[in-house]
Amino acid sequence: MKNFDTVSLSFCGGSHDHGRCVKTALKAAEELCQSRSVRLTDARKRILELVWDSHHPVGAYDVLSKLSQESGKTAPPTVYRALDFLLEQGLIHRIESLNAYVGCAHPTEDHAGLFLICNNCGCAAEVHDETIDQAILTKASNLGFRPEQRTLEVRGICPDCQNPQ
Amino acid sequence: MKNFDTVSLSFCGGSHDHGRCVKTALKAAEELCQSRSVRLTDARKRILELVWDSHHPVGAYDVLSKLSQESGKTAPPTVYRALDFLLEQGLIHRIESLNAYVGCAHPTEDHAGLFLICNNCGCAAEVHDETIDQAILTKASNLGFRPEQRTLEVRGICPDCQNPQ
DNA sequence: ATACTCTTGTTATGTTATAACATTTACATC
DNA sequence: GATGTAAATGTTATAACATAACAAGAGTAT
Repeated sequence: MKNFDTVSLSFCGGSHDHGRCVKTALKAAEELCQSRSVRLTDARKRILELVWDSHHPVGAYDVLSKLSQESGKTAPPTVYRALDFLLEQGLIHRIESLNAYVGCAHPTEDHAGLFLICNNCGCAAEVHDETIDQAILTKASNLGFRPEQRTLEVRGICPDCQNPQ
Repeated sequence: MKNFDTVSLSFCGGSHDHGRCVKTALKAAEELCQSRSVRLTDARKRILELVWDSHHPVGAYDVLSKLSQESGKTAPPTVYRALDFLLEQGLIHRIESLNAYVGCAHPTEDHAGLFLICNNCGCAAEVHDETIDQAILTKASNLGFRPEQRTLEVRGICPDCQNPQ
């Protein structure tokens, strides 16, 4: 499996260059959409940027209000359509336990991720683990269940909030 | 770890005696509440029954409308308060990916369950697996994350829907 | 230019959940 | 059995999240 350890840097306190982080994600998104012959329109791109604005999951209505501020009155379907598109393309993830959305750092990889979500600062980190994947598949298979998608969200305290500076 | 294999019987097609299933759950709930000195009031008990009415997760407003039918006008907070109480006591689980609630068959045990939810019939089965638990804990711990709660929901096709009679 | 499909705009509404405050109930104590 | 107190419930309103349905515009292939 690929090494996604850099993702652990995305806990809130990690003082990474987030502007660069977003730029990379947008570039990847453009290439990915081009390769799939789907259109990353201005609206979709802007909404992807807004979702990426932090490593905190953002609600659809947060996106909506930012969008309304900068582009005048915007209605919910505009946002939800873009979010649906981005979800379909694997460019963002939905965090079910928060009704919120977060950028995906490796949209071309498999999408059975694990989210570590801090109950203190609200940041979310996506990680992947072959052992977990395998254990879940084995269990399901033993019970005769055929998995299609999955949601794995762990709430707790992130390293930065455990050891504040 | 305890053997929860009987839970796999709760896929929709399993023609178990559901009346008995509910009765057992209610009895367990009463004993548990008594032992904890918390009150399983009529409203809470009735709402627990309504959640247990099937192995399909039920929405808060489903419960609300049934309750309104049998007891006259009922407002959302009545239902949500009872659901919150039942969640706190571990008597039900919330399925995040469905915004719905389902009875817990073993409220005294640990609550890091895995839900197998059928995309075809909508039934949900709760299972437990030590290997999965351990793999998740290990991963989190390696990243310095301290877990508090977790959500693990696998959507797919249940055995009964794969092999219809 | 035409036809076609995809995308976006717009209005309205559906669904899920909570805030805030009034009232009632359970029950321990006097 | 009256009284104080905490827990539970009733009530009204509204917040937060999401989609249906249909009209209009933009992109593209022929």
